[in-house]
Amino acid sequence: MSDHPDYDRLSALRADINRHNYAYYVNNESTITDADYDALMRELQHIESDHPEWVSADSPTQRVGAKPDKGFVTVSHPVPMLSLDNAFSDDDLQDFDRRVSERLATFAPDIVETPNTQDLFSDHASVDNSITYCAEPKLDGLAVSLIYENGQLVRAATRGDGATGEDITLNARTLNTIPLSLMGSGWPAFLEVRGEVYMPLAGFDALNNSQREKGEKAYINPRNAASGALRQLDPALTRARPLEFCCYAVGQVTGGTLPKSHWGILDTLGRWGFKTNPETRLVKGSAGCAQYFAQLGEKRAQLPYDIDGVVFKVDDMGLQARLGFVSRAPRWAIAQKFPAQEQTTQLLAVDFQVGRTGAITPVARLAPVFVGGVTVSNATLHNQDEIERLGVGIGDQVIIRRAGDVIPQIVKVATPATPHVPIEFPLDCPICHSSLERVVGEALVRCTAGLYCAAQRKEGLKHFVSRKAMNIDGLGDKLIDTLVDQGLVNGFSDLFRLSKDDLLALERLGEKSADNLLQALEHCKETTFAKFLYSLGIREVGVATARNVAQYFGDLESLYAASIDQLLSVPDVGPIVAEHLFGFLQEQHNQEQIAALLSLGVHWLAPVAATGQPLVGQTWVVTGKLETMTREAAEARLRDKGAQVAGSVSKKTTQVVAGPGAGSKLKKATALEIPVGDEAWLIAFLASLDTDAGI
DNA sequence: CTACCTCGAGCTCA
DNA sequence: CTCGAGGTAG
Repeated sequence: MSDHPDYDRLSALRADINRHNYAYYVNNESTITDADYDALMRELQHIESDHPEWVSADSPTQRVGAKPDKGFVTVSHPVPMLSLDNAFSDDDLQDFDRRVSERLATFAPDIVETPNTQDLFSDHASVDNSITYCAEPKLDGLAVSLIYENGQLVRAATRGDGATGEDITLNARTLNTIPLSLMGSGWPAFLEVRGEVYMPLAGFDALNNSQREKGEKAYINPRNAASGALRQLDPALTRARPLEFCCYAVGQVTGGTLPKSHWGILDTLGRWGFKTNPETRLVKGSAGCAQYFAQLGEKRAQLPYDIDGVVFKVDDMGLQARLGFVSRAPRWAIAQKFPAQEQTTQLLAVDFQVGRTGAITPVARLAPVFVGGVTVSNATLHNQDEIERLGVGIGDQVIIRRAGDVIPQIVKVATPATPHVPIEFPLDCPICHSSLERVVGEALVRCTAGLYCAAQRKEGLKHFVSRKAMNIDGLGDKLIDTLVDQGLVNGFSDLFRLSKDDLLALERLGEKSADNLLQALEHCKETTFAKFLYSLGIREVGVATARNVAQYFGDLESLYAASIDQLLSVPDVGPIVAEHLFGFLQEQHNQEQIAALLSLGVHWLAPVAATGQPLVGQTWVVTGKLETMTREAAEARLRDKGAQVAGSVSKKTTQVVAGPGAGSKLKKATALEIPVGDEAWLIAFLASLDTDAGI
């Protein structure tokens, strides 16, 4: 480090600015005038421009970086970001509390004794033995994971599907409530902080006012505005949005320890520079939870941000560990949602959609109504039984509910229209007018025309070209509609018979689009047996089943030759799936379609006999960050060699590959004495396999 | 189910 | 500028 006097000044400036930032953005206190603050910033910028070698990523001047020319990169979470179970009533909450207590009592009767914590809602805290929960508002924003290595923010990612999300580091850095380097001391070498990025209501209103002044469109709700802001490609634009980050948990932690209670952890995170929610409280038992929920519900309208419920977590981390997880959610936490918002609107009409399998679904067309943050104008009515249950008719005023779980539903009729106009379920297919059948035991009605029905053809084609199937780029819904409507495409194989002239004749489809599409069609011909099977859209055959079937039979000839019994011996294939598969393959039309596709050049490489692969029967785990390839790529290469790739380490694991940042998995591997290699080792190992194979 | 962002391409008008 | 396609989020 330099002992240059300017350097001392620079360090002092950064510390000062960070302190003022923290006070202002995290604690909502002004500790300096704007003018003085600007002066400090200018002075810092001045020193940094004189000494560019001193500029570091955690300097307050470095919040806005250059705009990346690529989109966002997917990254995996060191520990999956799980979702929470939902409670919709105090009863649900009582059940939750009972499950927690019982489970803890079963395993260790004495552990239920609660730690000595302050209690805000119960007078007899000292005598009861109910569980202590940490209660906090559930902010309505986006879940984000922040990784700090040695106190420096190194990565921010969206939640994504829980296992992998998008790298939004550059955008996250622009939030003043996200520390670039942690304050204080004592933080673990590797710390993952989780929380919510959200837009406070005041900022949202201001943003929308300025949008309107600029003649641009206003955002519909704070959550969407926050979501949009975060996935802005240019960090400067994100910077201009009033976003905040509020932490609520930690993910992976290595190289240090944290307090033994959730409350303590939040408190500690607060001291390291994070914003924590001021409404957070400790409560006891389901009664305490219910009381907190009721009180926050009353306060909700006054809060400066949107919330959609309350989260209760068992406060004691030791108890959390004992409770563990069920599938995708922790047993020690629950989210209680506020009652779903409801609105009344008019049922204008009911359309009947025909799905890929011919299923007829009634869809309610509603007078647009704003409910739960979005404008709802469609809602599914599921089936005839549902229509009868509701007793709903055209023109009725109906109550729409949009629960937190996204899908709007018609709850009931508010005011029936007079006279009642019944919803007539069609007697034949609304598209092709073939007859309908209702399978006994099913609520569904189906069009019997199969591929003779234009709607089913369209849906089948949409499935065929979709990403997980043949993955044909540039063939969207609209184009498929036109192609089928114009009679240019009927079966799958017709796609490959399209000429450039056919395409150029279509509206809004020029030279470039036509070329791109033809190229995509050519490109997709090389596929895999599994994807091909999936693409065909056989009932009940999804990605997983297709893969199993493909692996089991290896090639089309064997599959064609298979009896029902043989189909049944494929993993995860039961009598129903076997029947569908068998029926599909027997049908002459399908055989012709498959033959046509193959003759037009669709092909796949014969899988190298599984037994011939070097890693067959081995289970590998890849963890941590890799430098020269993505983790997914590494896993794919291992699978190519016949290995099973698992997400977690167990006794059965053969080999672990660990990059920097590996945590619990690495620890477990060491504990179980499973061999561990790093990336360089992996590359060398894969290379050795290839040379061996070549000899 | 709806809303948002990004991208490439086509259309329109100067 | 507008459109369609593709992706994300809850």
